[in-house]
Amino acid sequence: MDADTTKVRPPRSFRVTSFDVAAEAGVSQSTVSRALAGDPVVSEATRLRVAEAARKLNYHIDENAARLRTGRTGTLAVVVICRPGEDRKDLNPFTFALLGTICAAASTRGFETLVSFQDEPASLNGRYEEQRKADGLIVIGTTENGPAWHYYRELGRPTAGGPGMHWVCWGSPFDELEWIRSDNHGGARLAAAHLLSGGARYIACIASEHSPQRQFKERYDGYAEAVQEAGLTPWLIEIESGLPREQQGRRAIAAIRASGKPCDAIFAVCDEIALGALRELVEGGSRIPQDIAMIGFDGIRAGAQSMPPLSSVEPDFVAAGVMLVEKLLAVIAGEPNERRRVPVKLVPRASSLR
Amino acid sequence: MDADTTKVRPPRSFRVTSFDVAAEAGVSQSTVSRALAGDPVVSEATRLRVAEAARKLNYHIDENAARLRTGRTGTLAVVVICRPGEDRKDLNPFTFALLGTICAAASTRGFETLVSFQDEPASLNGRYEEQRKADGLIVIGTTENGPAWHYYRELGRPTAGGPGMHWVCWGSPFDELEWIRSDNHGGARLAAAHLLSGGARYIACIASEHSPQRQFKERYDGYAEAVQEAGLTPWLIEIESGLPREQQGRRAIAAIRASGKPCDAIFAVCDEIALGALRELVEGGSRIPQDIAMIGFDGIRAGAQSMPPLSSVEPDFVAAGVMLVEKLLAVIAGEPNERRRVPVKLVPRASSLR
DNA sequence: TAATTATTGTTATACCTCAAACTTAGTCTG
DNA sequence: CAGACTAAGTTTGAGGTATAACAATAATTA
Repeated sequence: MDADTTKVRPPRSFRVTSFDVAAEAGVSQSTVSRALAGDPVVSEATRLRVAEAARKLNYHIDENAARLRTGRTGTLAVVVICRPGEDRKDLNPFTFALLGTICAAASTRGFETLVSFQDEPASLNGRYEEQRKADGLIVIGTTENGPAWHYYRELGRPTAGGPGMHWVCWGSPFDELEWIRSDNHGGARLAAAHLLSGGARYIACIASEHSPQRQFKERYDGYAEAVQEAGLTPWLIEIESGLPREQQGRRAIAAIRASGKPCDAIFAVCDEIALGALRELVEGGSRIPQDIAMIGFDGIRAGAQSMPPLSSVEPDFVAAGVMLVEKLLAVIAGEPNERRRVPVKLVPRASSLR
Repeated sequence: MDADTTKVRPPRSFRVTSFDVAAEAGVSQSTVSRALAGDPVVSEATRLRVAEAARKLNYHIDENAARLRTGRTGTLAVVVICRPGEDRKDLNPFTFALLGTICAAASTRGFETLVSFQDEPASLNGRYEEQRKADGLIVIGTTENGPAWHYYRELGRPTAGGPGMHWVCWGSPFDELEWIRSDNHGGARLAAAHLLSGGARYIACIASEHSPQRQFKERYDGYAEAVQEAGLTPWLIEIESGLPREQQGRRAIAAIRASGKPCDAIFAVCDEIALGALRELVEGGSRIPQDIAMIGFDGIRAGAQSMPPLSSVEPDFVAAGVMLVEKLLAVIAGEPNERRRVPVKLVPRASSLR
């Protein structure tokens, strides 16, 4: 009964510790630690005895003690960069979808995910790695918040207190960072080819060559390439910056109308812009897709629910989450990881099928 | 130069610790801890000297050590309950919006947020509080995953290793839990009154009296009350369980048509159902709102982007996040907190304005 | 059989902080 | 001026784990 092995912990605390398990199993605390960690140095018999004792006492490891000891947190932080002042509920659904798959991927790899939203660069100053709250950072969200991105670029550099923070990002405005993006070029080619195969000859592209959102430029380039290969001329409708996406779509339609040029199809480089454009067109009496075929990019859920449902180029969200997590873990481990492009697929819906 | 105060830390580690700051500031480590924590027992002069030393050395507290010492984590965990097998990117946008405001509210109160998605009850077994990863739990997401909710109900009970886990939830299927919900009754009355004031006489309500989603029942009751007060008869279209929301909306329209009864307005107790119904109606040639006025509930972003834009009863998402966090902190502190109902507002859009 | 090597544990300590208990010096009161 | 109190620090000791270094036993080899 009286299993007095070595060094008995004073009975001050109410919490079940590895010492209690050790006493119960008749081994030392260190053996308990090793047994539960799966160290091959402990025999199978001992491991079983320890596991049984732990179960019986309802023992759970104290993560904080383990973290203090090892310096590893088993946690990844996801930072969602928002437009300044933007309501947290109004984020692009694409971002939320990505957040969901990142959490799932991290969980699969045994990591927790700490989530925070940020518009002011300073609000995270020295929070995560310097305080040892996370092993690394995944940055996603709008690329239009310049100051926030500059802040993170600086974080990549080594700091006084130790190595620089480890982090990766989605669709960064800076090429030198560790980023992952959709296969924008290929996806845009798919979209353009789809519209062409539907018989369209005058295809406008609502995009931007100058936005910090570099993915838009990549998509425009893919579109332009496909259109030129078909012997047609690319037609860029530049996005007006600073407006909500929906408004950007509406304004683009106004620009197309004002141009007086014929238009029988539109590729918008982002679904939310496409939805704004779609509504403007429908309200103006255009028939979709008979008069104008439309396709967007991003595969957000609302696209499938619009009237008519919006065709889109949809990135593999699950792959995106996995790739971000794997790249971050590679960066932390100092290993190479060259995967940068998330595969996309064409999702044709009523807005482009004639 | 040689600031040998007391008990010098062996120079093994590369990390800047409070001992280093103490040496730099010429005080003891314990004074550093107190100064940085704002303990009024340290003089203003000392506090400034310590702050300066910390800044100079780029010192950041090691949260893990603090956690181990205090037992507090400064972290709240948000668990999003999903339908089994549901893709993490396909969650109800309402849930994502709520997640966003919870994170923001927690951050304001100085807490980090750990986010995880869950469909299998067992997947979180003993994870958060027993391992000391979070001080408490906020459970949100679908109420249709029965097993997951049962699991959490059990967690409320005290456990062998200590007190039970602290947690609160959004829209629970069990009345005895610490829940927060929208003002469903009041909001539904607003919706019904709005349709009535538009001249509607035959108002159907797509809802459920039996779903584990109790909010639906509350909304139906509010609607029924308002309709009866106007001298009319409530008309319930029961939601078919097990289908995606969009389909549920479409099937409800089919049911209305099959009934052969006149219908000039519809209140759907959830926006995603309303959007499905709306599309079914439009595709069937109905003019909205001229033939049938429509309104939903939840205020999701896609509603504003539909054709025509969907009227809705929108809960105050920001308030919801704040209330959940505050209630959880109250539960942890053992204090009373009676606030349960999130205020809602009517957002009339084209789908109901004639 | 003696020497060597696996095998399986154990002891001791570091990780870094917070906070109770204690010290010292200065101030006030009756 | 003794006694009591305040202000401002300091000493000390957990908090629970992982792991380097050491020890003991069993198995293998020369």
